[in-house]
Amino acid sequence: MDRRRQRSSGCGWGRRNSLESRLGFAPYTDGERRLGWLLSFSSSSWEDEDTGKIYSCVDLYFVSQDGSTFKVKYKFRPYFYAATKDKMELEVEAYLRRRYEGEISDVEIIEKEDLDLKNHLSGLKRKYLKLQFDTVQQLMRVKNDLLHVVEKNEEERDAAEAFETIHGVKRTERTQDYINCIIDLREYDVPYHVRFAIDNDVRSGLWYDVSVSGSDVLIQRREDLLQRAEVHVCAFDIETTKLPLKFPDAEYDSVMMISYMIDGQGYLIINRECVGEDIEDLEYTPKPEFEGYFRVKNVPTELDLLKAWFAHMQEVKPGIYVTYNGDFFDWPFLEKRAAHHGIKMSEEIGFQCDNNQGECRAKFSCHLDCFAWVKRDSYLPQGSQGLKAVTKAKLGYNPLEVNPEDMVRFAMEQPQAFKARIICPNKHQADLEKFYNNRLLESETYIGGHVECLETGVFRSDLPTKFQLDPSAYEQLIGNLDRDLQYAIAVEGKLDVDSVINYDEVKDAIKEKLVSLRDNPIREERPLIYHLDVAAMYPNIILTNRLQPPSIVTDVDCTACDFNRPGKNCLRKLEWVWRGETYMAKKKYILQIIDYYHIKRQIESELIQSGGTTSSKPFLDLSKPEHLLKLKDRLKKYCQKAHKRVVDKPITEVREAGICMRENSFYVDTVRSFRDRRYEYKGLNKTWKGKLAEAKASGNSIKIQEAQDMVVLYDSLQLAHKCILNSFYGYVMRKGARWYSMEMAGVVTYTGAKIIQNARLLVEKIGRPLELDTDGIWCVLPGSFPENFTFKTK
DNA sequence: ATTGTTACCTAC
DNA sequence: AGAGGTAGGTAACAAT
Repeated sequence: MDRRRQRSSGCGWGRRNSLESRLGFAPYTDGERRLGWLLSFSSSSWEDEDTGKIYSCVDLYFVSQDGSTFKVKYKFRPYFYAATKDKMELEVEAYLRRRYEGEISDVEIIEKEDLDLKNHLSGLKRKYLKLQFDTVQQLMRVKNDLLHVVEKNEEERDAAEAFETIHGVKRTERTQDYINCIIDLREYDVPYHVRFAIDNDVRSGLWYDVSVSGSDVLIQRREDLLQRAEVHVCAFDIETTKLPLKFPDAEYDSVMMISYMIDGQGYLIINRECVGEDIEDLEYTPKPEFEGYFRVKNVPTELDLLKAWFAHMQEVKPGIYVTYNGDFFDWPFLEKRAAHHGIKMSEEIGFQCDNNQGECRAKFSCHLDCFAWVKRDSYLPQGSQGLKAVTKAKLGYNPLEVNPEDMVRFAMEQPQAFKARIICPNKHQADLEKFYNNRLLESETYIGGHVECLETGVFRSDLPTKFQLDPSAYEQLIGNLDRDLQYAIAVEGKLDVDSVINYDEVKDAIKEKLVSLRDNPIREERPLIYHLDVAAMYPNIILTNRLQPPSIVTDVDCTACDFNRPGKNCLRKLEWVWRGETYMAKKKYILQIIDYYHIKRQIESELIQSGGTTSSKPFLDLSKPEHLLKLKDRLKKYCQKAHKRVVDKPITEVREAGICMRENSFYVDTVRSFRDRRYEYKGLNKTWKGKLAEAKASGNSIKIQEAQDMVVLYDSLQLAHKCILNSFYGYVMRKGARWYSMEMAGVVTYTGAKIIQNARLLVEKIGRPLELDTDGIWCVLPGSFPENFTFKTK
């Protein structure tokens, strides 16, 4: 809800403020403490009336308990960090203050835990300069300037190092300028409003006590209030005209009708230019729980329709707008049609389409495009993401749909790390010029999930199936029976083993079946079809092995560490499988002329055409990533010609990763808390399912509705946590991840592959595995395998 | 006729 | 600017 970036303020100021006031967000500048539910926030600016100076701030949009709304401007200085050469902090600070006089408002020297620092486990901290600014624009200017400086300094250090390697002596250093002492920038790319939210621990959708005195704003979280504020929610959908077999085009098509529902009351505005006659109020109640009474308004033209809708929105002031694919269709269409009639939608209701982002947003109101949710979190297959299929799957009714071709005729859309005081690494950048066996790597990755198809055919629980069982495996099951039953009771059932009164009875019944299977291993009978799966496999692998990107260490890290002593047990070595594909061309040929470097030198002397055919510029003027892109293009052509093939067959290689067991565990701690919270939500979901059953039995419709809502809420929360939980694994290989590690991802999947293959070894002996995929096995077990038993307790 | 590449979609 | 990952199937098409 708060995903928006800085918007340059400037000219639209007064107009926007009056619009905000008109839509209920009058600034709250003084007076009694207020209670507010934070609807949204975005970056903004304010002007000091005495000095005329502009400062960046965050506008916070609140909803009161009575439904009224207000806004406060929270002053917060944007900042980022800079690292200097050792012990040069003070000099560099003074230098920066001079160099950026009037741009930097303040510099502080602070200590942060830097996991990249060698031997940081000994307690070593790194000093950073915290550069603070009055405005985001100033931050951006200084950041861009310093990024170039850091890049240049790095190149010079590399060159000096190379000189030392070749000549064996240090190059006589030029007199050091303080500017050369700046070696790294950190956290400069954290968006301003995100920085504000992290640092002040503020989130949308929570209640706060808000007090304003003078220019200070104090906001305090009210953890006792859980229910959300009464925000008006407007769900809307437009119908438009269209040409036969064409998609509606806002250039010439028009809005035929707009239907919307505000807090359960339906409305429909009809454009009589397209609809043959006046439409009367109507009811659309597809299911009793989705009651819909629609008030219909018939207006003569499209302009009247738009005016009527905007006026209604200004009156109701919805805090949340809901659409299905509105980012792509409804909002842009409305905006264009309004513009066609000389109306700016942004000035009416604050919403503006950002074609770059493909999103439509307002500063003080949220837009939920349900299609985005359906695409990512609905678990519906791609072919069932249309509104009709989604309605059926998620809401449980079949909407009546009019063929679009008929429509017009018929009538005419973690902050844990911050608390750990750890300096964030910069975003990972792929090394584009990496070699393997003297060949340029086209791509490299790791072996992921393990899949095996073991049997084909039709397996049904009513088709007799042949089994050749392994008696020793059944003997093993019999031997472990006590252990396994006690685990089921104590760990899984959370019950006291002594409280079970029929333990021996159950045990004997199971044993009898197992013995019979052991003694008659070759048999034909109806099967039990099972999908056995490892619960939350990847997160649990991460947890049991304390896997996290900063824990992946090499000998170099260990050598520098104080804990590196003989007999140490803080290093765990785990295997993974690397896979890479290289271009066919060799880095260097000893006897032949054409090779990678040859092509590189060749292309470096050329002019590259850019944009049109007329303009061209020297290759060396392009950026580094562009260089490699062009170079790879050329290499492809060369390989195709010379080797009849661009890339060689993939190469795999078992590698070993060192995992430090002492590293600050902030990442695995976060995974654990997400896993445990998911268990909590799963438990609450189960509890409420029980309450729902009770309510249904009692027939109390209010209690049924309440329980139904809570079941949906906790199921949504557990599913959301599942999605996030899996992302802790996926994140480490994501482009631009701050905590990136191919080794870690590889270790996770390889460890998982071993687990599932081990499980298969057992299944092969007690039944027949059919298919194996990553964390689960489809199998058939003999029908006489002991299946359901009930322990009775005191 | 065979092989390689890309697009698309699903399972996990 | 921001974008979870790999495994593996089919279809269509281009290149050899």
